[in-house]
Amino acid sequence: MSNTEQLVKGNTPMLILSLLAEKPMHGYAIAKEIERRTADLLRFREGTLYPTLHEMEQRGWIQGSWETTDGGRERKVYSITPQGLQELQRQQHAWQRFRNAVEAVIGRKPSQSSEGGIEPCTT
Amino acid sequence: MSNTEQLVKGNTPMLILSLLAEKPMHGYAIAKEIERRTADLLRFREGTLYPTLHEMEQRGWIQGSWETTDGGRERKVYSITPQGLQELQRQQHAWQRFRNAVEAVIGRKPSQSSEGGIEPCTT
DNA sequence: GGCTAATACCTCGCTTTCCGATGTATCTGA
DNA sequence: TCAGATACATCGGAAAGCGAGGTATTAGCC
Repeated sequence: MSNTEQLVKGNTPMLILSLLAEKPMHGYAIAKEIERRTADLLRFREGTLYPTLHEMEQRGWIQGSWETTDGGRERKVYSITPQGLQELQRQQHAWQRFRNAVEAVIGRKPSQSSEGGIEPCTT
Repeated sequence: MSNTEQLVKGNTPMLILSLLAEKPMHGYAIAKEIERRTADLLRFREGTLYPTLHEMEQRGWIQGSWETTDGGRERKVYSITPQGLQELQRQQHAWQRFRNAVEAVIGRKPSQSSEGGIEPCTT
């Protein structure tokens, strides 16, 4: 299967990588930040989030280290690795290609011209 | 589960509805048209396409009728129904919300750097 | 006539993905 | 003391997608 198709369902890692590219975060904070930025539209359930984080660490995209807060609570803070940054770029390009492909089919022109976009052939 | 999450994986119907909103088509032609418009980036496999068409017909979004070509080959031509048109609108709105949500997370506008910019912590 | 490739439909069963449910443990504020 | 938030984790079932297989016709080639 091509990567692009995989993207459709597998964009959880891309979103996580995007956040970690800004600053290191722990799992719970990642979930909350996603909800905050998308006004609860996107949401990472725990059953998805933690297994995904583990897999991403296995792949070498992120690196986790246990820390203890002042309160004494333990948490695992993840940082993005150089490979993770590379992967992020790759996935973001794939996302753009996918988005453009969808919009080529549904025939919707990118009204926000902030990214000098595809010139739709207006019929 | 909210509709928006479902969209990620379930956008096959939206793409089909979009094409049928333009003109009636049969299954094989739908698959070819998707490939053409997206330069082979998106592709409907037969194992996905036909079951999806059947389900959409069941739901009343599309309506199929058997036709015979000059050559004598039979094919089932689908048209979009009024309910299908409504559903298309609903799904396209959901797609836009989803797209905006993703881009709110991955921060595709490099102009606004939230906290001192996207500075990858090189370990 | 025999062969391949394209057109055109269909279903079965496997794999992958996702997530609800559940469990553990700590801290905070009422 | 007790509810609710924080914070981690796993398991098993459900759903989506698709490869593989099947049927049948037409077109082009030698």
